[in-house]
Amino acid sequence: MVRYHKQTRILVAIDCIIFGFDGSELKLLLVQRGLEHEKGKWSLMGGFIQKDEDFVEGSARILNELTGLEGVYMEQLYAFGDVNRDPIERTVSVAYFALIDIHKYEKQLNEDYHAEWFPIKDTPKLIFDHQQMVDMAKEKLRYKAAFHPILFELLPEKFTLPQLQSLYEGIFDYQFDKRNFSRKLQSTKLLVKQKDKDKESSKKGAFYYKLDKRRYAANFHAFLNLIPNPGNLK
Amino acid sequence: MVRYHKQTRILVAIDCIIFGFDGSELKLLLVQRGLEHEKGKWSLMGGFIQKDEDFVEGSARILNELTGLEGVYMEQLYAFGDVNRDPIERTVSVAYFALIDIHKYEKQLNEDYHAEWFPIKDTPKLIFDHQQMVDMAKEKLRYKAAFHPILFELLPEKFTLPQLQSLYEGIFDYQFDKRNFSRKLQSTKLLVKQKDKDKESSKKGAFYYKLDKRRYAANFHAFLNLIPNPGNLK
DNA sequence: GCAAAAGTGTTCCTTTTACACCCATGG
DNA sequence: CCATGGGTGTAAAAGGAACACTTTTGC
Repeated sequence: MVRYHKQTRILVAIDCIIFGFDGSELKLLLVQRGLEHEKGKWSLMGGFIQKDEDFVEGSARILNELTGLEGVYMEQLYAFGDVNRDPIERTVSVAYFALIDIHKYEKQLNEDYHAEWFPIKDTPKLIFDHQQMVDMAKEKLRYKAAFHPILFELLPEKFTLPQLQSLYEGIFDYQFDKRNFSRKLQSTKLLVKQKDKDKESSKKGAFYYKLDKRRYAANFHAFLNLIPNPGNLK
Repeated sequence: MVRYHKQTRILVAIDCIIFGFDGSELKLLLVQRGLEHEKGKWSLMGGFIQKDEDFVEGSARILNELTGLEGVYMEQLYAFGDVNRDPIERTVSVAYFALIDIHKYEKQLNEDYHAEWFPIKDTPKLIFDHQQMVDMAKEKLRYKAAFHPILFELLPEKFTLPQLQSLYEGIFDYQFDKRNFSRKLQSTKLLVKQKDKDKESSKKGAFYYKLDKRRYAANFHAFLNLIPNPGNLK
């Protein structure tokens, strides 16, 4: 087989930044590293890309190993290539972020993987450049969520407006006016009001909504103004 | 030295999508491939990442080899990892896009590299997945240019409003109203009107403008509404 | 003096914001 | 009956879009 000569071949890893929302705050799924070096330290879920595996397959495999989930929203974040980012051996990492409905992740894989959800604002020290990856993922999530209806990926099938609003508020770290928020989200026509209410979090109860799946698919890339004063973003 | 065992090491390349603007249309810089396979076919400028080189150094090196330029705007676009994207040997490619003032690129390196500018709407067939890279870069450029003052990187130090407008019109493939365009761009406060005019392209002449560099640096990440109807973007 | 491109103002409409009260219910 | 959180409307302001005429000057 013909090959390129005299070129350096490098390990290529995939690391996954896995976000979840528990109904009140944004969380990050971390694992305790099993590999020899830095064993026991907290890290993102990752692994080396295999011989016959592309990035989509690789990231899905890694997510599935940890959570058992399939068909989850994943998006490439960035490729990290600093020469010494892994002190053992040079490794390029392609980072993906995933948004999952935290309630679908019920498996007790903690035993196998020592995985744990951490509030995004209170995460342990991470190995290598993983904190940088998390920071970049948070920023990208904010940016994207400001204009695209992406955060629904974090919610269960049925959700209430107050839940949706606390999700946005958690991510943008800002309190929105509930009248304006409701009007804005309703105007996307993505929400279908249900007949039943969530009575968990209040006496009056809040109506459930579902996504209009057709419209959602059509508008996923559409450009909506979902938060006030987007001019303050970067 | 400790290493990870039994893992696949892969070639990692960097490919550069180099955009330029000649005053009337957007162009792409391509080279004729020098490597054995597909020799003579048009391709993006690229190369393998070196042993002690990170992505920033690598992309700058590659751009510099082709154009002689330094200090150019470059941004990581995406990492491409399909197993068979390079038929010779599996190669992961990290694509960067660059925006350059076409007039600064005066070197006749065509002899060395067989490089040539092509109108973005009329490019030759490219090797591997390079067309996909170009398409993605165009889309990202559009998206970014709609909200961030990024296109100035394509212009010379002094430019006129009509030039700026044709740049935007070329990229968005749409005619803007010059009154609204002028007002919108002026309202960014990024432009400093000069006393002299460009008399090349009209009898009356159009005033030159320069960037307010302080404000530009401060607003580079700021969020501006630079084009009409951004809701049509994706 | 005319053709060609530059430059500039106003009006209308849509969108965004700020803001406060009533409703339903469980205890 | 009252405390708690859910739900809704309006008015004022700002921003965006549509639109046409005057200016300059080289030929």
